[in-house]
Parts: sequence; structure tokens; C-alpha cells
Amino acid sequence: MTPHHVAKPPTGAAAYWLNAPAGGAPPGFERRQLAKGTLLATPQAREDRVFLVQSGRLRVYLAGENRELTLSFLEAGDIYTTHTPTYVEAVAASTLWLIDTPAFAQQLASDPGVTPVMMRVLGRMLANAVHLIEDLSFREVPARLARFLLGLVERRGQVCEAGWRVPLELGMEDIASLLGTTRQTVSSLINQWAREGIVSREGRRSLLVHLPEALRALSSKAAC
Amino acid sequence: MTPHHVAKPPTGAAAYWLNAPAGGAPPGFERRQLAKGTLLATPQAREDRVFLVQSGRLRVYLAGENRELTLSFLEAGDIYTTHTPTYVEAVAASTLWLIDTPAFAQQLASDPGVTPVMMRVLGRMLANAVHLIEDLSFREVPARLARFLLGLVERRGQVCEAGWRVPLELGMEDIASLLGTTRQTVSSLINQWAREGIVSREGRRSLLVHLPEALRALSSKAAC
DNA sequence: TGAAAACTGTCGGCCAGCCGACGGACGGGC
DNA sequence: GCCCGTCCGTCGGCTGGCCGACAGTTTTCA
Repeated sequence: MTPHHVAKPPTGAAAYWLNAPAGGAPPGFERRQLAKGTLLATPQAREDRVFLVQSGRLRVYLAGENRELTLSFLEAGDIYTTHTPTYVEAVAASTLWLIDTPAFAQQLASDPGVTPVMMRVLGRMLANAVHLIEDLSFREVPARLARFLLGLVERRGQVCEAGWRVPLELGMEDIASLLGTTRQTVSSLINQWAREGIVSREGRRSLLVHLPEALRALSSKAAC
Repeated sequence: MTPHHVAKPPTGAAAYWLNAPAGGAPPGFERRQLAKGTLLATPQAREDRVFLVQSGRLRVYLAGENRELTLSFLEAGDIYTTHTPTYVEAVAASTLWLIDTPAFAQQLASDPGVTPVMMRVLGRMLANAVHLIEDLSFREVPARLARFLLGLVERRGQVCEAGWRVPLELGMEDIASLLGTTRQTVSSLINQWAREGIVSREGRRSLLVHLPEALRALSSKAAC
């Protein structure tokens, strides 16, 4: 969870546990391996759990009638709690440390140093949620997509002759789900921008951004 | 912050401080009086504060180009933190206790009993935010409004001959802002439902709900 | 108690973007 | 190589609901 709905600021939060009780299991945590596709949590089965991703990749999402909205991807080092009624699914084989909330609360009480870390994590999730709400209710799809791409540039972009090269391990469908829109809309927009020379494709798994400024303009203003 | 974006479950969270360090100022907190209309926080001026409402009524909201989205109303006993980039405005004269976050963190460290309370509050805010996201991206306006009204019935409804009487201190505009829609749409919907006998008005500050089941149906399904 | 200000109801125009559909491109197994 | 499953591009129709406008109503407060 970070700006623009995609994971990964080196939190340091998780590192606190991962390294401090170094190597072995932190007390009270249970290790679990998940095969790709496993559902770890659903809004129905409310078992309050806190967990810590050691490796792999999980997707946190909400589901409606005929659409899904991805809230974030979790990767190694991320921490999450099933307090909130979301689905959590392993999109790749993953291993994680789990603990149930009451036990975890006890940990918190006994080790006061952990508290601020936990607060920071919750705070980050909240800020992220608020950001999403803003996007959904104030910004139209082109603006959201532009921001999203800018975020990618900022986070993963590599300079190259004609601009920035961005690795793109997500498909159109996935991006749409992060932005609360549809495959088709995302696809059309990107191709339109390609025609306008703002971006260009380089195979399916990579994107070149030529004119970040253009994206920036699109991201703040409404439609043209 | 509670189901359906409107404040007030007897949290007990705030009571913890309000009563425990009874009467006087909890250590480190500064008392502040706000006149109606004062802006306590904006996304720009990021002074991290935690505060506690003693009396009055505040509105927490986001603002876009030409629309505002109310996240929640805070009333006596509520606690909030300006961690998240929102506006907070006194919609009535209010008095509250403030403390800045670092000092507050210290409090937390010294009094471990406070931690779970704080976690619960943050958790509640998060759950609420997720709920709003769900509404915004999956449910259409009629469904959102129906849920909202049901929430009111559940929380404030009083039985009467013809159904439930709900006090309504919010105007159409305010409701719209809570639901992420417009004055006009809310107004039309309510009046349409009135014509269908599902609800009826009783002056501006009160609403009668005759057929909660009808609302319930509307709240789960999409349009007719 | 009367004028001004703030709310409310309703209508029609308009458009972002959802949906279904379909054909083409890629990619991996065998 | 060939087949099949998945992903991508594009089109047209359709509609929820936003927006502006305006007339009526209630509230405020001088």
C-alpha cells in the first residue's frame, strides 16, 4: 500500500519483526505456505488475523457483483491485518507468518516498542484508503490512469533514450482493477496516448513514457 | 465513523480518557474552543495532531474541484487524528482536547493500556473507509441511499404507528455529500420513494420509513 | 413581520464510461 | 509446427447520474 495503490515503500515496519527476532519464528507466529490462488481471507470468514509476508505476492481486494477492486498488492516484508472485510488471495506461491489478533495484542502490550510500528502501518493503510476514495469520487479515469503511470515511473522507471522505461508486470485487466474501471477503458486510453506520442508500448511487459509532463497535466485536470 | 458513514456507536474508546483522567485536562492535552465554521485541519497544513471531541460537531471531508465528500461527522466522545489528508471543520461551536502526535506517542508508550483503544479507533476508521470504497465503486446511488436510511433507522429510529420515525438533522445536500452524489439525485430518489409509499416526509427534520424491507431490497440489488 | 438567505423539487440536456461482442495477437505446451 | 487459452484493441449502443436552471418553500434575523 502506497501512493497510487501499488505496494512497496521500504517500510522498515516489517523488518522490525523479521530481523529483530532474527531468523526463527517470532513468538506466537505460525508459519504458513500458500499455493498460488489460495484465498487467505474473505469478508465472510472473519477470523481476525495479523500476518507478515515473508515471500510471494498477495492481492488484497474487494468484490462486487461483476467487478473486483484491488486495494493493494502485498509483497515480502509487508504486514496486514484481516480486521477489514477484504479478500486476500495469493497470486503467487507465498509464505507468511500468522498470528491471531488477541495474541498479537498481547505481544503489543508486552513489547511497547512495537506499538508505534503498528500505528504507522495502520496509518499507512488508512492514508492509502483515503487516497483511493479521493480518486474514485473526484477524478475521472484518465486522471487516475495518468497518476498511476506517473507513480510507476517514479518508483520503477529507468531512464532511456526516449524517456522512461517502466516494467509492467500487470495486465490491462489488473490495472483496471486497481483503478476501479474496466479493461476496455484502460486499453483505449493507453492506446490513445500512444497515438499522441505520450507513451509507447514495447512488448507486453514494458512501457515507455515519453512525456511525463503530459501525464502530469492529465492527472491534475479533468477531461480535455 | 460507523457503518453508513455516520457517527456514533458508544465507543467507550474516548470515554477511556475523558473519564479516567477525570474532569481536568489529560496530561499533555491542550483545550481548544472552535467557533462554528473554523477549519481545524486541511490536507495542506499537515500538523500531525490527535484530538478528542468534548462537545460540538465536526465534519471530516475531502474536497475536489466542485464537490465535497464527507467522510464522517465527529461528536462528543469521538477521537480523530489528522494523519490522513482530510479537512476537518467545526459545523457547530465545539470544544476539544488536542495533542500533537509525538507527545501522544509518548503517552502511548508510558500507558500500555491505551494502545488497544487506539488500535480499535484506527481499525474502525479503516473499516469505515473500506466500506465507503465499496459503496463508491460497486453500488449505485439508490443502493447507497437505501443503506444510509436503513442505518439511520437502526441507529436512531423510533417505532411509531406507520413505521419508523427518523430524526433528520442533515439536509439533502449533506446526505448527498456523505454518499458521494448530488443534492438533486438524493432529492429525486427520496421523493420517488415517497410516491411509492416506502417513506414519507414529516417536515424537514424528520422522515418516516414505512417499508424497511423495500429499502433493504434496494440496498442489495442494483437498479430496478 | 417582511425581506433576504438558505433550502428543496423537478426537468431536460448531455456525456463518461460500462457492457457485450468479436477478431487479432501472443505464448506455451507437446 | 499447430492448437488452445489468455490477453489485447476497438467499436457502438445504452444509461446513470451530473449539471444548470428555475420556481417554490422554509428559515433566519433585522
